[in-house]
Amino acid sequence: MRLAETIDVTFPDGSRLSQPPGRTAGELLSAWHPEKAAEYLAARLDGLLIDLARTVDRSGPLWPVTFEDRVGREILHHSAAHVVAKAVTVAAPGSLPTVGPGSEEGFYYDFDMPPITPELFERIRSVSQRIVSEDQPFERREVSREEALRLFALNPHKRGYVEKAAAGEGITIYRTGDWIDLCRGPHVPSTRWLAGLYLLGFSGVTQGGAPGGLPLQRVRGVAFPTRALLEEYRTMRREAEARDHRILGSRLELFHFVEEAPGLPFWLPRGMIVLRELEKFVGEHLRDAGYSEVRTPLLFSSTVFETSGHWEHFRDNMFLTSVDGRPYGVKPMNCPGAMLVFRARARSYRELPLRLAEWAPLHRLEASGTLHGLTRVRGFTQDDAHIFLTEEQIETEVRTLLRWIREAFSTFDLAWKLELSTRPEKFLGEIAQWDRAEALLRGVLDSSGAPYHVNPGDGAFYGPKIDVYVRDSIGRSWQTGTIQVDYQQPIRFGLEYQGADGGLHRPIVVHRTVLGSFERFTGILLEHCAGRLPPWLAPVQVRLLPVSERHLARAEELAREWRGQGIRAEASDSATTLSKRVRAGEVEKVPYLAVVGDTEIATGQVTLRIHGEKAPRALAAAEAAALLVDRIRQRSFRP
RNA sequence: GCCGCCGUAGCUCAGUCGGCAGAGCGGCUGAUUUGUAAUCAGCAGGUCGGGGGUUCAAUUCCCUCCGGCGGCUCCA
Repeated sequence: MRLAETIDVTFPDGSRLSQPPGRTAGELLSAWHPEKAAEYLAARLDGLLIDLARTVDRSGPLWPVTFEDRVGREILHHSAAHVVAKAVTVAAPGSLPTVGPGSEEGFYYDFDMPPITPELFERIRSVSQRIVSEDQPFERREVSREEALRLFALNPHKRGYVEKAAAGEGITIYRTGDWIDLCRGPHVPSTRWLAGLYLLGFSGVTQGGAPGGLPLQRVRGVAFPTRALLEEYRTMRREAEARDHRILGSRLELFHFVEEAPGLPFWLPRGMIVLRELEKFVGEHLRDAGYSEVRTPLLFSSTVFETSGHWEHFRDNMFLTSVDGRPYGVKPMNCPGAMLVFRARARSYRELPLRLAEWAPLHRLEASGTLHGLTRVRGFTQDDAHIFLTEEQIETEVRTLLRWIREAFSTFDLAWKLELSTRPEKFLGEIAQWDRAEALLRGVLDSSGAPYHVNPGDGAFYGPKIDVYVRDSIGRSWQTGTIQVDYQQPIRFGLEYQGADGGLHRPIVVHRTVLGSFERFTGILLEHCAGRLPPWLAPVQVRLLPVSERHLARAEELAREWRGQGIRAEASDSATTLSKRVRAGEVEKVPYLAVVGDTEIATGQVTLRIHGEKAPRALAAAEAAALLVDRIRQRSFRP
């Protein structure tokens, strides 16, 4: 026995501690910073995640894991999943827990059990709370395979996981009170650390997500180390609900849906103004960047989609019909039309890059359960274009696109990031070609300085792509634009151009959108700005409010005058109190309200109430108009 | 599409343990002419999502279809 041996650990700040063996990670970390002991969720010893209660049996760097860390959140959420598993087995005896992972965002646990009812869900909630308040420790134990099989004798799912575990892999279990779960860990020390546990909901899922899989019941939730953090989260959620674009859209009369056309939006007059302004915004860029526009048919014979590959790969998502007894499909994407335009006559290298924009309505038969307001619809229009070019031209083109993406999203005050998706397992074409394209995209991304991360193997089967994700103001991430390098469509459609060498060559196609679809983008934008659209997009930019009937003529005169200057201005009547009309303007989120009364008429001013500013400003009428014209032309995000 | 939940006026929601369907907001009309987030009064508006069943009687109970919501899967 070597009693004299000591353990040397190094903390993140470089300080060291030598102790005789037998101390736990928690004890050592508490010795380092006792005041922070309550924040420690787990520890990292020499890179390995361990419970705080584990004995530190060797020297090395010892770091605390807290809720501030990604992995800390994961651990906390995973521990919360255990609590819920226990709660479910208490509330619904006989339920068989299967898997319950935690992530940075939250956790879920899937159970093999009859469907959960709202009443049962409430019981699960209250049992979970009770377990948290009972401060039950998470106790780790290593067990033999045989013991594990015996412990989970009643749960075939857990037995299955034990049997699947690799031969050399140690099997560990965690005990929480009288509840035992198979788990690698680590976990927080006890359920007290889950003070901010909150169940979000329940739903049916299928095992493995497979369509015919075993039906399971999922309970989802989030957890925070304190009640205060949970309250903060719930406040954010409530705010998110108030920003729901589906509600804002109908309240502001921008768009709506009818039962007879699920997933197919109606753009109402006010919404059309927003849509047309967005189109104008993108259109100006396309003109400057050397694009030309085409419009191709909405429907094609199936033979076109056979050529493009959609018939084989996408038919289930297409609206199909028949014409003269032959199968036709409504186009789900613009690319086939663009290919046919390119192929319509002989092409020269002098035409490349040939940039063909098309903003055609597209239809995809999305599964009914996935429809969601404007962000997931069956009929939409992309700010789409196809660029026919040579491999040498890709780099410059992508660079220009990234610059435009940066400019576009900053106009909308949206934070964005990029993802590079590389060659998937199932791909068409040559590896060398893929490698070249990937290296090229990577190079452009690196030199652009734009933040991005790589999704290995997530590219389309025809080529690598860069996707644009935007984050709205409450932290949700949405895919919008995409830049896809495509080698396959030109082959399928037999596209050729005559090169400077006199020979025929095959172009490459870059598919690209920036806003993505106007529909989804509008939805995102509405949520981002909570319905307070920037002045240049607002359906009504300014409303003139006469204080009383005798000021009505002046309000109408100014409204007329300002409309002449390109401002969307209107005058209210004077049938209700000014207060009420101010309130209506606020509720309708009109960015500028201009009050006209005796004082203003005497001085030739208006009192301009600018959304977001506390004090109204008294301005000469012409000055107010100039201010609006300027903000609108600048496409300023805020009024 | 799958699992669960939901569907009452334009909107937000009461209500009916099976017996003539309600409010607020909004709309319309009238009075009021208003100084920065809701003036007062009156009126109109519903086959209680569609269809079928049980019942003397169904908005209420049952079945089914449609749509919505939350997940799953998928994606602009």
